[in-house]
Amino acid sequence: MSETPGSLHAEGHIPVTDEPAGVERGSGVTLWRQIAERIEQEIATGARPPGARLPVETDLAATFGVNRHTLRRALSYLTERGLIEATAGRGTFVKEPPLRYPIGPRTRFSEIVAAGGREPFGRFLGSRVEPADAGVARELSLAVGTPVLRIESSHEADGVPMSVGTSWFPHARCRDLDLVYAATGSLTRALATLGIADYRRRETRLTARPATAQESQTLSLPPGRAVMVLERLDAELNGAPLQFGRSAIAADRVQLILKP
Amino acid sequence: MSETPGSLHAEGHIPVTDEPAGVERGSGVTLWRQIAERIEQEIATGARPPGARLPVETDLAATFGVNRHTLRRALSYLTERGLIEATAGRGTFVKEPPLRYPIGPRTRFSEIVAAGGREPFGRFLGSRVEPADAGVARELSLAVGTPVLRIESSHEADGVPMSVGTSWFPHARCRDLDLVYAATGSLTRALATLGIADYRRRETRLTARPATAQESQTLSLPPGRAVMVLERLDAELNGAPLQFGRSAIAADRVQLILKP
DNA sequence: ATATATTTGTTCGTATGTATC
DNA sequence: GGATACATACGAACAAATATA
Repeated sequence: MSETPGSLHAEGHIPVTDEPAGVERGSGVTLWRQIAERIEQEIATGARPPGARLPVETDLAATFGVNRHTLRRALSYLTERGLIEATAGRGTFVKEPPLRYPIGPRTRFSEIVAAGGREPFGRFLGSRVEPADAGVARELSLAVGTPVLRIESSHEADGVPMSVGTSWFPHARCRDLDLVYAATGSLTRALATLGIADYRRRETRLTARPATAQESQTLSLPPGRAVMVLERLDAELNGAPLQFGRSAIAADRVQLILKP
Repeated sequence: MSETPGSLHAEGHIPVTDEPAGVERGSGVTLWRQIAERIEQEIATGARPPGARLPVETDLAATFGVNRHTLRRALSYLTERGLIEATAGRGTFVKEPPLRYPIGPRTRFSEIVAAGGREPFGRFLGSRVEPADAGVARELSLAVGTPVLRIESSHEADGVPMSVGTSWFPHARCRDLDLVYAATGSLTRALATLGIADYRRRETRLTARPATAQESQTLSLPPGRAVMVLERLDAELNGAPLQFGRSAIAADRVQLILKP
């Protein structure tokens, strides 16, 4: 609360230790949050333009008159929100603004739900085989650690990114699915080469959360915006789980329409 | 990297300090991440069920053999991911899984919550009669300026707020609906007194955004969290529009389930 | 209703590891 | 290799919120 334990100064008095950059101790707002808000404002006003390098942590901490830990907590918060980016040995930099697309009227995406997400998902971003973690294993009814094929992809409409997502497939059933998918850009066609001509949606779940820094980047979203998180579980006609997917949808740009 | 500054132990040797809970120093994986993954797995396997209280930070730090800061970094990561929730003075708890909320033509909040074994409650916040603006008029197929009854309400499950929202009803059809709703806390029951025994969902529209300050307040949400914005249009069985509503749903606590 | 203990949250201090230039 | 700068980790103290006697 006070600068030194045991010493209080009355309201309105000027404290002996001056507050060089406007951090107010004992104001009810934590120091790291005050610092984060201040830096965020400096970025917003253009005082710290995109690509600019921030002073080194020790210097910044000194200017704000706080410990380096306190400053780092503020930076960590801004990193989470995608406003800055730090690299060990290089420095901390203001990120390029991800906003590249005008916010227009929302795309109405009844298809996603109606068609059961069957349409090709769009741009292939990468794939790898990995052991199933607890969550994926449960969804696909596999034992934890069973190899699963993980595919990252994104979906665009008129060149504007709408969603990014990850899908997991049982690797035993879907070997080389990613190769065909990457080549054709169509999941349906890729599955067809595996002899899976048809499948059906088992469940669709929807929730939402603030976009991660990574998602802000890929979706060109201003930091702090919300994404809808759509989880889907598809099964083959015999009931065997085929695909578990989780997509982050830019909520700014998409409105899901559910018809009864 | 090593336990005590200056002391290194060769690969394969058993370090003097035993690693009680499996954290491996100098393995390339940071301690906090190892701890986070371990706790996450304990939650996933059910060893730490929803609602369970974690040991206090000092104890947890001791069991893992790390400093409290290191442990807190792990907990912070899990908090971000929504797996746990900490309150000063109370403790840290494994989060309850989100309320599964099926969306369909016959969605009834109270029935869904009750089916989940929880206690539903609709809180009446206020009401007034106002002329329909362009949006509401279009949704309810009324002329602009037609009197509509506007009801503000929130919904809770086991005392935890799940959503806040506004609904508009044609006033001619729903006179005094607000009084009965305020008294009973059940819209279904209030409508029944008007002779409307049943109604059906005509359309549901979904998007998401960060919660406003007001919503954070009403929903007891930390600032910056996401809410799902659900617009719904209900109609009587004869097709007459009955209710247009717009709700902000705490995305942390609710997962909408779209049945195939 | 009040005081006290418990538990998480914030802050400072210090040291060392590790990536980059 | 050396200097720089971020990353991780341990230690100590106190504040603030909550629970409890």
